[in-house]
Amino acid sequence: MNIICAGHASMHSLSNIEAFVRAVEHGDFTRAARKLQVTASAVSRRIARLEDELGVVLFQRTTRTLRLTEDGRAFYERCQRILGELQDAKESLSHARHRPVGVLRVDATQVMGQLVLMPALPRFLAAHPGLEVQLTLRDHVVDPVAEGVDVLLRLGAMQDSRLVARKLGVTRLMACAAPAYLRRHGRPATPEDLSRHNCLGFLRDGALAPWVMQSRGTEAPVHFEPRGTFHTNHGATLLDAAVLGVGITWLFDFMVARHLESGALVPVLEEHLGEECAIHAVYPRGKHLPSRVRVFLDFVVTLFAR
Amino acid sequence: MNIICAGHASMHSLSNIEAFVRAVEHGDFTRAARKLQVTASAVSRRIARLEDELGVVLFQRTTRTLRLTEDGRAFYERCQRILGELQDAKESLSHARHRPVGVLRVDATQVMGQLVLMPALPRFLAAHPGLEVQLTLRDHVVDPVAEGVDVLLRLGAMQDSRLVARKLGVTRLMACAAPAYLRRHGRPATPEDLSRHNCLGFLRDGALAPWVMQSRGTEAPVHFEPRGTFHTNHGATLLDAAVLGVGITWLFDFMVARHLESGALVPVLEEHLGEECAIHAVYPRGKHLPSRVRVFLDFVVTLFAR
DNA sequence: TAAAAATACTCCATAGGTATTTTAT
DNA sequence: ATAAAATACCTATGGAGTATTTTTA
Repeated sequence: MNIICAGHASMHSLSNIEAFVRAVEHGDFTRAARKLQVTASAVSRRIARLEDELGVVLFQRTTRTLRLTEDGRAFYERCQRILGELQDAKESLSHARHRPVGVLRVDATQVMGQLVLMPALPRFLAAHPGLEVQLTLRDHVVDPVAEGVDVLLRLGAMQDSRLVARKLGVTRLMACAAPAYLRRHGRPATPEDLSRHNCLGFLRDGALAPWVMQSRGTEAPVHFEPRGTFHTNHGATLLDAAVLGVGITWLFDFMVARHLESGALVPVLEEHLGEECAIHAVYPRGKHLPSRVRVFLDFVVTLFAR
Repeated sequence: MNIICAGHASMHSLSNIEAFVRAVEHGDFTRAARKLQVTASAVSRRIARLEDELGVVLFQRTTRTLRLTEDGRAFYERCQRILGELQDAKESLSHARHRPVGVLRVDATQVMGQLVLMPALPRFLAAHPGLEVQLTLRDHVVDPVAEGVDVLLRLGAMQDSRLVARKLGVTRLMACAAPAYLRRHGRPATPEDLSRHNCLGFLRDGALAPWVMQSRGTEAPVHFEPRGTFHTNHGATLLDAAVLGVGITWLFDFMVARHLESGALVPVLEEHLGEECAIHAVYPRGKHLPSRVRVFLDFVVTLFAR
């Protein structure tokens, strides 16, 4: 029992339009048919079909002459453009079809590089045997055009008209600690309780970065200055310290995700997260995205999804 | 015995592209399928077909998630535009679909109106029972916008950005005479011979218009001042004089075409025609051509074809 | 009369549906 | 366990070819 195709008048065959355009260009159906590698009768019927699909006469025709009607003229001009654009769309893909080879230069923040990218990289390398990846991990601003870097992975926005910033996902800072630490010191219930805990801070430019904690409600964020026995400018090391039970840390969710899953860390003050922050892949704007960049973007987008 | 479809990679189904675009928009095949009034399996296969038509993977997909690849992103953006344009193209035609009704105002030169348009007009009127034609015949420049005229028929160029000039064909001036006249007076063999003939001139602004005769070769045109016993500013009357055997005339080919065919006139000095001159239909530029104008253009284009 | 478009008729490839399997959450 | 995509299988439709008719230049 077939569902009857409901009548939303979608145009189902480009071949009709193609036949029409060729017929206009050649001035007769027979030559258009030759061009299209079909018989003249096929062209005749394609155009007839198109005409009653559109409810309009496209050609004034006798068996010997073919003349566009005004409707035909109007439609032809649009169709010509449309077919051209389709052609372009296809061709731009065909450029991208060949396997990527050569050197791909990636620059990521240290935590993204070490904790997210590197663990998954073998899969990427295995999928693209022709590629060689040069990965640099730096936390400061980098100009990919000037340095010849293909892709940056960065947090937050980036304004540069020469660059494309593709958003890969969002992350937020969150407080967590090892279960062992919490067993020993108890679980803070409010941000204020943190002042009685060993809070491990991140050193940005030599200064302790405050924890800007947004409560789930609409209240203003709390600025908390972490006080504790260990601070570092190295994210992965801060994470290690947390896992070892040294204290409570304030880290990006993607850094702790696997430890939350394994139970090595547990969230603390889950109602007080940091502000949402976008993760971007940044690459030089260009007419054609190089294959190596294209496949890398497809890969990296999976790393931060969800 | 079927002709094997040669591999010119033409994209044969819009429905595939449609499915792809809907899938992108809804984020899953099932809802896209609902939108398109087909089953999910159809959408799945349309996209699969599209992918191997293009030789490219458009989605990274599992059974539960759908993610555009870079190729998919690029293709989607173009397809969206293209489908939109197709939609527009169809809609612009549907505006034009209804039967023309009301008053059509046409202004033509006297000879075109009397000798070409009027004889064919009954056919046009019969084909469009809802139309009423108001035909004015004037030879001077007319502003159709200011006067509310729908279409002008004029010879020669016309520069006005508010107007569209659609070329209907070309004409040239030619010398001809009635066979009876030539039997009595002989046949001129060169332009110079004309000075010994009764040459009927056209009075333009009270002055006799010269015959600018271009020989088929590359020689410069001959300017001949007609001398004779009858002159008029009225083309049809000049034609009548020629048919009655009064003398040799210099007239547009469309004026004499039927008389040449019937033998009432014969060409003279066929190697020395006037300059080619375009015949235009001129109408106000507008986003949508009114139906009455559209059908009139379709009609009038047949009058001057060939 | 010749050449081009339309059409009658037949056939097959394709696209779609249904039912089922696979797979990821 | 559930829901979504893929797939196997079947069917029907539509589009293509061939042959023929019609029409006009």
